[in-house]
Amino acid sequence: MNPNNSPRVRFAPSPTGYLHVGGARTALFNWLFARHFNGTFILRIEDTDFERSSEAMVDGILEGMRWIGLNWDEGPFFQSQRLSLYQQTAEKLVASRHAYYCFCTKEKLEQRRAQATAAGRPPMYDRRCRSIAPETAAARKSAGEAAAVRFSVPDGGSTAFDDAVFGRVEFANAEIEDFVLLRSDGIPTYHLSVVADDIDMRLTHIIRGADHISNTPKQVLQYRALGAELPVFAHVPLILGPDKTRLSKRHGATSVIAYKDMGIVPEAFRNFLALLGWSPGPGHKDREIFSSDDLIQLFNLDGISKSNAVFDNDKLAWFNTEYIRAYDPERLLPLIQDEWKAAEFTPSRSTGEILAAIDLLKPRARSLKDFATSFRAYFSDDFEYDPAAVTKFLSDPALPVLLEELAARYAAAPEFSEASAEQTLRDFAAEKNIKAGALINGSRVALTGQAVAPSLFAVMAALGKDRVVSRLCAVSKAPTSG
RNA sequence: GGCGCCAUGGUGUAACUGGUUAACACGCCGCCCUCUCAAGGCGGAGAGUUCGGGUUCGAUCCCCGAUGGCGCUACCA
Repeated sequence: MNPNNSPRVRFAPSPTGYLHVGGARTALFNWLFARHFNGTFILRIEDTDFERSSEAMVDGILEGMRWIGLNWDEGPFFQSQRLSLYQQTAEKLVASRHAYYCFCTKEKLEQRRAQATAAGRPPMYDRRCRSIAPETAAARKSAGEAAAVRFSVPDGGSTAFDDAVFGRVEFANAEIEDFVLLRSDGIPTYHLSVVADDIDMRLTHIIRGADHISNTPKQVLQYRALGAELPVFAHVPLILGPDKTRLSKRHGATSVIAYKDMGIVPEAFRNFLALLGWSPGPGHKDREIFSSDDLIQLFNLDGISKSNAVFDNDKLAWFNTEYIRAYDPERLLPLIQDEWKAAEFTPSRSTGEILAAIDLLKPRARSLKDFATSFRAYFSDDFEYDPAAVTKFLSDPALPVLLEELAARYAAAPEFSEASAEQTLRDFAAEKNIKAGALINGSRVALTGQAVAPSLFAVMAALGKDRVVSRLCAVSKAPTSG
């Protein structure tokens, strides 16, 4: 409504890795917040660490964002292309005496740090360059001496901020070192670039991981020195692995794209992620399934919890089955087609047959992958028999003959429907004095290659008479003992 | 080590400003269905809210301490 009041938020990943689960959740929260309040969601790439950043990672992050369905309104902006803003900001801070040139070399600093730790002293910068007269420093600098710019942290007192999630957080200034704003090569550190950009981009709310809480006072100090209005900080608890340590590669998949590759429905992933560290409140405690629109409508900062959350693969898997089941076959089809493409599988059925088969199979699907693996027999004649299934239900030597005979019945039958197929089979079983179950289970494996499938007669109807007949006969011709 | 943050079943969360048999979901276990099951239906176990003090008629909820976990502690972000 009022453009001046609408919030502006951002997701600011650094392209030193793919989009991981934690980053994705941060992005999601920002996106939900922006959408809920009709605000602006900005994507900013923090690539000021040239050593570790790469373009490929940027692409990976964008791909991840798109997969979860998080569209941004502005950007992506690249900090590497905004260097002059940071340099100007640093100069401004130096000019106002809030920052100073530091001529200590990286090697020297490391050395002193090592000494300090060895001596049991806190390894903070000793501020020695702070006492160099500004004129002297400027002269040395213009003479060509390499200099970093450090922020001049106030001597006493403390710096506090009111976090929307954690409440008031306070740090003694004595605990904050004179951090580097601008490296000696003119590239800004994170501390400077975030603040300069957040101010420049007129961000109103900073929603980010709780690992930034300790950095926040350094930023608050800069806002004040720059005379800028403080945004609202909202720190989000971290996502941990099952062993409650920080989620990392060693916990398995941590890249968002890995979940796509596992056959997860993007909306299921989003739903799962939204509920990690956030809850819609007591009015919705009996509900777990929330569409994107639901989430947008319900999302607010108050629902964010303070404690870290453990990533539970089982629960994600459950969300996935729920979404697959709830989606119409038409909606599932493009997702499944992606799987087929990835598996280099080409279905040989009409769209109508495909859609019907998807509808039949989806209650039993654990992931989209199933449609390209264990469900292949429904979409093509190019499929394999699961050895375990063959052993379990097709090992009786009498079966192949019986199934062939049954096939003949089907071939000769005037009609072929779910009901008639069942009738034919049961009559046949009674006639032969064998248990219908044995025939049904054997047929299931013969028709689908799997021990698990929907109701056999529904499967038969989906496959059609001709395929049922030929697959039933194929058992005796090509014994597929596993 | 210093500083900061957090703490409800195995996991994610709920419990209005202190008063509930501490709720829901995932997972787990069992039973049913019977043509399979990773499907469906039904049921069950599992926390007295990390521990110890305090305030209060009464604490999951407020205060203090302990313990544990996590984060930060770079010319990384």
